[in-house]
Amino acid sequence: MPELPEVETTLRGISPHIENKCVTAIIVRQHKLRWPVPVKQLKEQFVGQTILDLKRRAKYLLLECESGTLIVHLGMSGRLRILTNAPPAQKHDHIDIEFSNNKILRYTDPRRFGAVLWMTENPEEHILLKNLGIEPLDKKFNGKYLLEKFKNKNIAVKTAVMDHHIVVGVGNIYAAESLFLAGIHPLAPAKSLTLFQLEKLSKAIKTILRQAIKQGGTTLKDFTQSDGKPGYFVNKLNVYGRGGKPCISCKSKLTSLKIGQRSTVYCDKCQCSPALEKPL
DNA sequence: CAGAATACCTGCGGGC
DNA sequence: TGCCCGCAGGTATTCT
Repeated sequence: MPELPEVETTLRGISPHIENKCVTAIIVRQHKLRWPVPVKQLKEQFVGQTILDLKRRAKYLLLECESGTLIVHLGMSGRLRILTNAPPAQKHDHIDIEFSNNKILRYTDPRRFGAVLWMTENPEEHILLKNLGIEPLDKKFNGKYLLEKFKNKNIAVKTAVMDHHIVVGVGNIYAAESLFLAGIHPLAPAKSLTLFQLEKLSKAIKTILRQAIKQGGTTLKDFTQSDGKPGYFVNKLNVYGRGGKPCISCKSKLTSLKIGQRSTVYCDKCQCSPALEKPL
């Protein structure tokens, strides 16, 4: 799935094509996504509207119109593309949104874990958005913030950084990469980490996410940028998907295990256990 | 309450 | 070649 960099890449890719453009039609071929697509409401309230602004909050894309906001989540396998001469819809091309400039925004999602919703009120108040934690690229996201949020958390730090009530947008790939960069063991209990380590971790998360955005995200299977090109950050992955292979830094064999049902790869040598780690 | 397990869905690769 | 299993970028909901 798209994590934050993939969603950001999608936002930047589609914005220039549809900002200030009018929605002329919507075709919903499959309404059973994570939640039912509100087809009737979209036809009545979204069609005919102009996209005034496009935003991202966590991994949600927000297409704001005067009458409301289209909320899109890509789930695990969703993607959005801009098409000019739209080829016939394939099996998993669930939704087409047509614009006044003849461009089509096509939503494709084989696993259907994504969502397309409509919110007439302030989208930040949507039930799915209002309890989300802060944005990782916000300057308020730092070591001090994590120290406060982690103080009673006994769970593995990897699980904790993936908890969107704490910080949004960090999924399985970037959690593993950030912990490697910060030299922190993914199984370390969140509350055991020092301010120094959490400062390092928050910086590592920002660094990794910024790099990934620059590379157009990470393409493993489904994800493509809105123009159909893959994301190139996949070439920069140091640990994710590299279990058993040599650490790029110390050459020792990377360990692979499950943490909270999610596969996790780390280097035993470079990501030391918190009890052993000392500030540099 | 925190934390763990489960659920949603399709497709693919590996092992037999 | 084909079947069965486990696995995949997420996260709300249900359980213990």
